[in-house]
Amino acid sequence: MQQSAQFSTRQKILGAAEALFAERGFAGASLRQVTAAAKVNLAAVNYHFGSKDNLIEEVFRRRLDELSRRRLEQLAKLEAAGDASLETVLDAFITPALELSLDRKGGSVFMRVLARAFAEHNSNLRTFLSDNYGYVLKDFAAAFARLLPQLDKQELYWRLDIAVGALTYAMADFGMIQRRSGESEREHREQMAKHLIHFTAAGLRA
Amino acid sequence: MQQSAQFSTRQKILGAAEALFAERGFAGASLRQVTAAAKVNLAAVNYHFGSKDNLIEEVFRRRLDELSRRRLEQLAKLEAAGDASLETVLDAFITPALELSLDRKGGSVFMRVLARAFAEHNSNLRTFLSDNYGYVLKDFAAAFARLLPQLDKQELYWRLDIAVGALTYAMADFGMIQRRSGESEREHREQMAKHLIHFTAAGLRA
DNA sequence: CTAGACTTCAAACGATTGTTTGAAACGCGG
DNA sequence: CCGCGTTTCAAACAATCGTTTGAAGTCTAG
Repeated sequence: MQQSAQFSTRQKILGAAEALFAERGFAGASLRQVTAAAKVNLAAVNYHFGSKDNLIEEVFRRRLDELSRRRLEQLAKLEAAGDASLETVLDAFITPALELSLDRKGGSVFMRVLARAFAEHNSNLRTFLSDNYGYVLKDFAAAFARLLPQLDKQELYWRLDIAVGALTYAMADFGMIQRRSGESEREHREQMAKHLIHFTAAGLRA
Repeated sequence: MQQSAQFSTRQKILGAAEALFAERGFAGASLRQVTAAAKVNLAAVNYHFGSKDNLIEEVFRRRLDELSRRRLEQLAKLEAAGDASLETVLDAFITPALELSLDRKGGSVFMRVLARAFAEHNSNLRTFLSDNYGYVLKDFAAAFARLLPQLDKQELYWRLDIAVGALTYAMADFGMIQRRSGESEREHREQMAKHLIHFTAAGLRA
């Protein structure tokens, strides 16, 4: 493990792949485009990751391990404090993603990559994500179930399904709302999170 | 397949392309896969559509022309009847898509193709859709603005943006909810539409 | 029945895809 | 300094990509 300039070859590839997957999709971004953007040799991908599919999985792993940890940590914290409400639980889910988005370069495009994964409906990717990170959604679903005891299981699942869609789409910034001039990226994202929590909480308890 | 005799080469290509674009994305589905599924010659795509990009646009045109017409027709009808509410306007938007989904083969996968288009954030595709069908969203936004006069423009746009995301993802059936055994596709879709309207209306007026 | 336009076909085009190769370059403990 | 494991490199692999070609087939108007 050697740092060449500032980032290792591995990290450079992961960063470039993340950006290009967000922009052109997994099939649309070639390894030659990725390695050119990362300024590394083409063969480096197969040397460090084995295959393009493994690279894709690693792009997710790099972000989702910590994102999942932080989300569950936030959730546990407010349940320990007896502070759980629809708004605070939604906040526990959204804020870690928001902070990731505001992290140094790459964080914001990752949410777009994640939304792409949802569109890859039949792929191994869904299985990979479900197998490795499904427990996060499960824990949050359980928290919502406790907060909405009047809803039967089916009703709850419908609403959570819709909520996940709204969150995924919004966090990927797929919508038409542009950042206003004179508004920082941070302010824009925080506005979005605020509206997202408000909207989704209302939808869940409707 | 008897369809081979019933549908023109053009229609067979459009149907196969729609299904494969839904499953593998625009870059992920090759023309050879499309023409093999359609059981037509490879060169037929370029003969009838000129290029893959034109084929993609035509896949949208075939469905969106009528879908847009029906949506605006429903909207106009209930405004003429003085029946406009958040629920009825949402219904005017959703029901035509629901009927399309329940149409004979192809309709249901098209909503998934449409959601894919949202993920193609930088592509010409977004421009094509916005230029040709943006007026539909504009008209619906105006209707919602009338129904939510207490919201300022910014606030309204945030909520509509989130609502569009929820609708797009749900109609594409990207979620985890599966059709229950003993439940028909129609029943499943109608349940979804019902919950979608309820959820989104609550979020909009929250 | 024939002429001419429309459609289909197999084959090939150059470009690009993911992956593999073997040698060169590198970093570091001895 | 040497030797050895790790990493990078240019080059090439077969496969597949979107597109084009010109001939063969199909259809209909006159």
